[in-house]
Amino acid sequence: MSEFPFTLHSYPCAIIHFDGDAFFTSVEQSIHPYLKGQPVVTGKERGIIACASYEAKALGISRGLSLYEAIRMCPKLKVLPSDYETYSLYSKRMFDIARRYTPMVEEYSIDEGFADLTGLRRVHHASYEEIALRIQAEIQAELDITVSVGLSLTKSLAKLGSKYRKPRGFTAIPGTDIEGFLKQIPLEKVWGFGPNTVALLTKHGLRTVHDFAIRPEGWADRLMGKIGRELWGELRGTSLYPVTTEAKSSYCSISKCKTFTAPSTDPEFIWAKLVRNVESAFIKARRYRLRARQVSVMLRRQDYRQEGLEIRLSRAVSVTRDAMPAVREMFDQLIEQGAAYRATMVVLGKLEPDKEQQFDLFEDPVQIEKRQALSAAVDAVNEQYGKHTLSFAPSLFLNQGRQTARDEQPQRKSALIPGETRRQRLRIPRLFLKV
DNA sequence: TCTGGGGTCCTAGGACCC
DNA sequence: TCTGGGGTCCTAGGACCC
Repeated sequence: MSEFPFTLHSYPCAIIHFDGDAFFTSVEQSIHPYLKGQPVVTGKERGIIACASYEAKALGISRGLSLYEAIRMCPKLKVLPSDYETYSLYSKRMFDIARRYTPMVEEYSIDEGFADLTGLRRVHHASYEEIALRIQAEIQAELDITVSVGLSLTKSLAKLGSKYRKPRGFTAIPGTDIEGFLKQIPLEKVWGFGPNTVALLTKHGLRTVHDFAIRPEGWADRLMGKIGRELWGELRGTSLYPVTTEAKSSYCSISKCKTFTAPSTDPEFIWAKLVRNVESAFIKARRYRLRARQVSVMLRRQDYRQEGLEIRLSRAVSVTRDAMPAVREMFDQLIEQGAAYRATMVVLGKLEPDKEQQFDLFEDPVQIEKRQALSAAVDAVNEQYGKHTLSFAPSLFLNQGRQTARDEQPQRKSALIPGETRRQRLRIPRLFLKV
């Protein structure tokens, strides 16, 4: 067993984690003061609760609950659509306040972030605790929302701290207090320990984070590999995860998934839903100036079994229409007549910046550009009049014959689902090019 | 948690090459 | 035709996050 204390110093590093309390609903309550003190939820547009105010949580209403259920539980519930633009604005202002104290601010998600305060006590004539409390107080005073803050030596510990007391909590865990603190914390609170890891550690007789941290070095590594080794160090006060300041500007993949309210056996209906998802995914890709070289399609059955296929396109594509033949191909392979489905999903993968287009020999640049221009025009209309004002008529593709390949390239296609019995290797034609 | 939607990272194992 | 060893790249799938 390793010895304690892990470190004799209070703060060899000082990292804070700040986490907006019920962020979306708090912003709504900040903008609309009459909502203060009331049970409020967001997520009206999806029928599922995205965020519940503390007043709503007190009534047993939580994230993921269906709106129907929530209103049944609380008829006076105030239900709002999510307004991401406004939340993003508040988010930016929150991070800007943290940046008054240090440039080392990481925007981890819309409602939470890290800041590295190491070495800044003299600059601000204050202890690390005081700096953290000032940031917290300024956010509350200027934005009229509250955050919970954790201060410690590493990101993992700071995150445990911000979760320890909520809302508007502040928990500092200096090096000398780590041991005592971890003794009260169950394993599932650790950022990176999901249900599977907790089950594994429990099987080995562990109960608290302290039990984990006092294992010998190498034990966690052997059991869990890299993540185990790193978290072992982080939880003992060795900072291994740096606070990173680059803003996330791009995506590796874009996916769209939609569940139907009632499962359906109608292939045309399911196809139409899938087309809608494909459109949404490509709209997002174009907004970020990305194009996809790979497209996956998955169908989820009524019993939640899921099967999928994926296709590598012969060129990267940003125009929805260019991907439709491949999508149709996969759909036809997957759909089983008479079976009931409850959701469709599409994933655009192998994304790359949509700049100079490389045309290959047999494609017609003029046609491709025409379709790109058309696509841009459609985007502009939808931007102005609402998403999907102009969209595909799914029936258009229903009876469309497939173009045979002029120079048929093998395209890889493989099943995505474990135990997939319909794993099929297909040769599919080139992209459907006719406008 | 009887199951919504959108992401990322890690790893084992296969393909391929010398 | 069989036998080694070692490196790299890619993929599928698991696990986790908000």
